[in-house]
Amino acid sequence: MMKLKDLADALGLSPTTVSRALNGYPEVSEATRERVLEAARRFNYLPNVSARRLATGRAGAVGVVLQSNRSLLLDPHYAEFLAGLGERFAEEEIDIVVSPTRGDELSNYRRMASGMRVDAIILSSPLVEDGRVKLLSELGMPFVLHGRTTSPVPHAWLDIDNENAFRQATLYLLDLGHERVGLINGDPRHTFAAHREKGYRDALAARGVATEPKMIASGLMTDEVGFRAAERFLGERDRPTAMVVSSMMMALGAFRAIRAAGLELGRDISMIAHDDVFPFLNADRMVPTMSTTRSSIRAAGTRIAELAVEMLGGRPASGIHELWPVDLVIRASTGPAPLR
Amino acid sequence: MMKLKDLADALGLSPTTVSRALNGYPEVSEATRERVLEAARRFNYLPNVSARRLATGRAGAVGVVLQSNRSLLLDPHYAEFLAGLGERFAEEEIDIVVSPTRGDELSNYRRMASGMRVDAIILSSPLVEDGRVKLLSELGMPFVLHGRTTSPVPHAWLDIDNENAFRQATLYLLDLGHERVGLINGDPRHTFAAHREKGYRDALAARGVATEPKMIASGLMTDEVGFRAAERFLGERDRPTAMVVSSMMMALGAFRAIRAAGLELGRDISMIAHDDVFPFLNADRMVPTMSTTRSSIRAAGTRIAELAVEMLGGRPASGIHELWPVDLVIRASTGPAPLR
DNA sequence: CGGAATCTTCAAAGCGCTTTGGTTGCGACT
DNA sequence: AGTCGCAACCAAAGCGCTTTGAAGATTCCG
Repeated sequence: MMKLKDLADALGLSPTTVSRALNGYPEVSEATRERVLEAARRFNYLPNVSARRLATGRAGAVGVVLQSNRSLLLDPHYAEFLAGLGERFAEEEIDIVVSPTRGDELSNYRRMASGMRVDAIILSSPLVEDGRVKLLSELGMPFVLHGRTTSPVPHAWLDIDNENAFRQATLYLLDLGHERVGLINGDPRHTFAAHREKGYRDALAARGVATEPKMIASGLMTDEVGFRAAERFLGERDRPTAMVVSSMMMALGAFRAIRAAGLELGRDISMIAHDDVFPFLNADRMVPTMSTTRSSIRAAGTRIAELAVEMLGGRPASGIHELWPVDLVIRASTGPAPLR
Repeated sequence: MMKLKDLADALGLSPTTVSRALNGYPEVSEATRERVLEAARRFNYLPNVSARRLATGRAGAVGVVLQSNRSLLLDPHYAEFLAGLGERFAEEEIDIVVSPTRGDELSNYRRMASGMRVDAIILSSPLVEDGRVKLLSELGMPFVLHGRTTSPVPHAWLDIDNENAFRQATLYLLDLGHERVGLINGDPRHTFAAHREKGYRDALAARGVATEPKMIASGLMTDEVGFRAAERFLGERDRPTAMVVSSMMMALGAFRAIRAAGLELGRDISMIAHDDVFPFLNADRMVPTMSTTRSSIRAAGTRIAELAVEMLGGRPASGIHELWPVDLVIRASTGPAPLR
């Protein structure tokens, strides 16, 4: 395995110059730089990352914790988010280190923060009350939060406007004449779910409709939970004629329940689902096509990586707050309320 | 941030002794070791991983590549597999580095192999013809394959017996009297899918039933693909009365199609699905409960991590081959063929 | 033409750990 | 008393890179 010194020897240059040439420093002539780059390519030289990391004092990696209990983090949403992160971090030669855990995730964060294992951490799916922000602040570990949480500590975050998305979706349904609208949501301890519920409630209130607890269901964002929730809704005496749903997975389950009940989506019952934009699940190609509140979770990942890079470059975390608007895309799963 | 030398100074010992004490070498007295460990705890000392990696010449990490095109790799199957890996690697203080990519994944492998970025690589979802094995062998990078592929190069692998699993499942259905059995499979370029198809075909042949191309569907292992495949099957004039399905996701979609067609699973039509055992999708809790070929993908991950650790310890890859049997678990989604 | 200014290049000192090749001290053995 | 073996510890040399401080080599100007 070729090392910097070997390359320098082969070129008749000092390691210093070779290092600078490779890293794009200005104090090296263009001719020399070309020569060095060419030789590096020819000898297939690649710097030893451990050595570089030790010398620069940077880990060259960011961490994420995979909580296998909270299965939200193991699902396609998270995989897609990761892919987004990777897209940007790869350009920066930054590795993504995943630390899977069951149980006490805080110790995973502690471990990552220690020993210069990573330069920053990306937090996902925060709870309304989330101990991780406090912990990481105390540890002095830079981090970016995907979502929001109640914490007095200033910190970097990027979130989508879940509250407004669900307010708009619910208002849209109400304004189509639906009087009973159900909500199938994620676990309300998660901030995003709490925000969505708030948007939903606000919309009902704005149109003078009372919220009923039995019109709200929540759980893991899976097909199965969606199925059971919709099944329950449809079994009610005064069943809803429309529903807003927190994920496409749940929507698939709900759709199943709707067909099982012999109803037709978009005519007998309307549905708007939140679409995180998966490559393998396209709202436009469903039958009927699905009305959605849409926001690419992958794009959020890419942007969060960018923000992390900026933080490592010195941008203060306290100024990093992005709230992304969410599109309401009307397709064929929504229609006027059926006549009584 | 405290370093080894600081700790040594505080103890009045040399860095050598402290290092040996912490790493469990015998040439240090028990009394001293205790003192060192206690002090390390008290000062909250944790070794700098980059320095250790540089000194030992080991990366302290294994790599995986996330192929976002092949969406198989982004789905819950993979997340669950990763969780399994992490369980074992964490004990070994080995990080998992994920390298997401779209497009040319080979360059990702090359990059990981270079510059001592990782000590080993874990390969998943091999194709029947898979260039990665050859590449990694040439690069001299240790790797463990989850699955199998046709390659003359000796290499470490762990696989489940997909062929036998699907043979047994198909035979079971045939012996229940089903004369037309469909197969909803993953992409047959993947080895696991090819093996499953072979098992399926063998079973039909063993009972003297002809295989018909229109009884076989394949694609991404998603709900949607499962739905469409089943829908197509059920639209055939001589529709199947049973099917074997390559994943629980697909089974959910197929189930949807079955209900949509007004049929009852377990009575009008039978189904056996392959279950990789997800925490959030329990075959026992479905309605009706699902007959499955079952093998925990998470357990496979854990074992593969173990094998990787052994390889890093010197065990030759050529001797590492594990073929795991798969359980056939009969539940309520299978029943005798309906009368004509 | 001499010295300042500007480019280029380099030697050497780290980064924080592991590991080699010792040394020291002490009881045991002859 | 002299040698040996062993336990316990240490100094110093790396690991492969970056970076500081300086020194040649060129160019530029009066």
